[in-house]
Amino acid sequence: MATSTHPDVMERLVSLAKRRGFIFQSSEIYGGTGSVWDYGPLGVELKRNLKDRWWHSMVRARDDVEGLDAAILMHPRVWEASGHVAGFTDPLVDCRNCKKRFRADDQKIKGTPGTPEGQCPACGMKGTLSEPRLFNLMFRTFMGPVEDTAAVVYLRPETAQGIYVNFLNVQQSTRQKIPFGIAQIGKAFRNEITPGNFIFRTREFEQMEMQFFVDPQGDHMQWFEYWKEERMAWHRALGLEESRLMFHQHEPHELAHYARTAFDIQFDFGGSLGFQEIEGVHHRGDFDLTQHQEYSSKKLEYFDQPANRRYVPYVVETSVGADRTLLAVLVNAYREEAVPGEAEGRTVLALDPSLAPVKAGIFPLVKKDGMPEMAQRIARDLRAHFPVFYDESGAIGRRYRRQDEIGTPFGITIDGESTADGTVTVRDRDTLMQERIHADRLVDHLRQRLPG
RNA sequence: GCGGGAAUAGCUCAGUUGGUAGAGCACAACCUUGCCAAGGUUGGGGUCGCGGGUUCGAGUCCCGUUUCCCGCUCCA
Repeated sequence: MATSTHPDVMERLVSLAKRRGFIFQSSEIYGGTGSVWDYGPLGVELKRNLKDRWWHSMVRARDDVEGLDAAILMHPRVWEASGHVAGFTDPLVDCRNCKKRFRADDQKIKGTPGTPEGQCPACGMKGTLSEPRLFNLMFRTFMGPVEDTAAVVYLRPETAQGIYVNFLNVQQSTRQKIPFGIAQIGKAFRNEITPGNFIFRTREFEQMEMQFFVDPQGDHMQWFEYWKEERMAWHRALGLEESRLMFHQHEPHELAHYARTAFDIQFDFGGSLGFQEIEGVHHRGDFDLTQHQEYSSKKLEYFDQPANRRYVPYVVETSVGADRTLLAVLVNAYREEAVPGEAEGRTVLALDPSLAPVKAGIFPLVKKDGMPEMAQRIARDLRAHFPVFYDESGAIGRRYRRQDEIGTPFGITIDGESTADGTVTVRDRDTLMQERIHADRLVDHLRQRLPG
């Protein structure tokens, strides 16, 4: 079976996502709103399955990581401590000629920006500098019903800070000992300057983050390596092709203010996007906890009883974009295949079965002779165990293809033989092969083939 | 945010020098066939992104605006 990769996979994917109810543009009837997307009936299932996989592997399947769900709104001082307020509120000027951007108070700027005298320190042109503008990448709002600048709060630009400020709460309530981690899944908001590429860069997005607290005098670099490999393995287990995944180490000048060492896990989205970050594994040292100690005047130290030593732990962070990973999963799964003997091929999402929004399509071969009744009974029984979809409309081939397109791994067909002896056929999405089994064995049969 | 391009049905697109909207596919119902999307009949759906303007008349011309795409910039 020939597989073709189109250069405009992303475009086709956007179309498929909308047509079949995975992802819609936000507020579309009002002309759409920039870089915000809504997950439709299938999209919400896919995303939930993805988040469940992460939560299971990071929290439930281990005893050294605890879960948390911190609020989006936090005390504004949190963002002063984290460095976001300062970094996000410097007035900046642009040069219209060389396109460079500078801090408005940059000593090298001569003349006043926004006037003919303003001179670009990079290209030397006069009169090309814009007026100073605030590039505030945090969303700002007000706590309380009255707009009052004294009550400014921010929508969190990352979920990590909710973990840091709860570090001791979690540690003490769970009696965890270092090393241990805290994980959470939640929305974050950034006024990105250039959003785009579908759900790759959006202004409202969802992160799956884990902060692992380690001994600064101990094996923190080994833990960093451990989580690097662990996280890469997780992406591979989603079915993302090995050749499309790679590590990218941040150069010193790329490092964020908090980071000591940082690796991205990148996925090859193809087309003009190419390899892009879907997860960051960062060694944040003790930057964040130390900052919060300073700004809150509260000790955020851990007491190591056996060693009789008190310290602010180092942090190894794994931070994965739920939406980006979902996009990677879709791009990775999207295939247009030629089918022997057919002019038109088929479109199939070769999703990992554990991620598929619908696990099985249930089809009566024809709409008569008791087949719909039997098929509906089977659908009802299976629905107690898996999400399934019953469909009796149109030719059987068309119904298979409709399910292929949304990544349903199995098609169960009830034919003339079924009503006679109780057997049905189970068709495999990827191989198109069918096997005949007794309807009573369906739950066990599917369960075996649906890991996770 | 800056430059360039685009916007007509769920999707892909037609729409002539301005004369109050079409096709294919998709979708729904019914009939028929019956194991890999292509039978038949019928039907639903668009104030042509939005707002102004010119005109007797605007999908078509002009201005503004929003969104998307490409490049730059940015990306804690």
